[in-house]
Amino acid sequence: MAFGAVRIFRLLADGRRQISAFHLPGEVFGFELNATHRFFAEAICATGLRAFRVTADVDVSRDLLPLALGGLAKAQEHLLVLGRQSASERLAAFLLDLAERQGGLEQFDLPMSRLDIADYLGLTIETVSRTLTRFKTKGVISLPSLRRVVVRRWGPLQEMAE
Amino acid sequence: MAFGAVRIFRLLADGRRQISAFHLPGEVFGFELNATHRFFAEAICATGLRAFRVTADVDVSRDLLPLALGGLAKAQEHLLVLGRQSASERLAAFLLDLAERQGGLEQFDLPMSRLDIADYLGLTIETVSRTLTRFKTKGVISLPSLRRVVVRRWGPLQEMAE
DNA sequence: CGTTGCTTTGAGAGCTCTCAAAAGGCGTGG
DNA sequence: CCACGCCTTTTGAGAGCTCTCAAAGCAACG
Repeated sequence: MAFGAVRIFRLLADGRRQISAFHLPGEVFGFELNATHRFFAEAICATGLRAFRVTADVDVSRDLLPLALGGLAKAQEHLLVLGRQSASERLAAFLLDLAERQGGLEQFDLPMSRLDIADYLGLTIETVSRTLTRFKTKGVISLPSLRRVVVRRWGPLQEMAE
Repeated sequence: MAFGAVRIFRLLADGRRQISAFHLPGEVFGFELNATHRFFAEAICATGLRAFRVTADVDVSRDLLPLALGGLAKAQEHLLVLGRQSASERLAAFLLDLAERQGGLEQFDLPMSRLDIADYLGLTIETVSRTLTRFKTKGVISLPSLRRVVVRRWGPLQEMAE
């Protein structure tokens, strides 16, 4: 991806949504897509993509398999988060992940809405909002704008994420 | 796998466990294993395995990639369960999955303990037990023994699983 | 400056968890 | 064959965390 952000998600019949992954600029993806089961990919905001075709130029074992295995590892990591961590732990892990993927700086973008975050972390939008407010109150982060995060203290964040 | 059952799981520092997959007889697996992050595979009971080596005989794009992608699809399916479904929905989906993988008969084995089920579904052992009891009380299933399930009424089970 | 949609905050309910004890299964040994 | 002990499972009671419903606050936009 060149710029923007993409979400990969599934829906239940009643509309409940689970986002299984976000993809940021510089990342290659597409394996998550499975035609058979209400899987979707959507751009979150203005986004530029490059598509690749599987041709003789693509070495499956060298290029595609590592990508698929990486996606599998991330999905399993996320299973641990959804199955066994509290709201604070989920948010902390999420912020650390985003920070790392954007270069590890103390300030970074939050390209997705609160609802997207909630649907990624298996929470409600209200719980996401309340938890971010608690982080802010504790001085762990600050939010210069709705879509921008500054990490004030990495230690507590890393401890919470386990 | 020839017989038995295997669980794939991850641990948090404080001992919380998340099982990401069970593997039953007849299934090929191994891609879940990732050396870098406290990943484990364990036999649940007496189990027979066959190991394959990646040699010239194995066509990566024909054999390995579909397997990895299948694992990814299952993991993402499971993310939806852990992120967005209630205890009853999780148990119902779990029982239906087990039934299907054992031939779709109305009677099938439960090769894993209640604790394993809980750690797979992101619940506690007590909640798993209570939910199974409720299914039994409603006449949806019966449990001739601890490790054996009979589905009495498929309809309610499928509705609960969505 | 009003409208519209997203986010935050508040109050209370509900589902699952925690802690605890009873019940049930299963193998060992008498 | 029965008694005992250990481990798993079930059941009970209460607490806690997250959810639901509701309203207020904010920001972007015409």
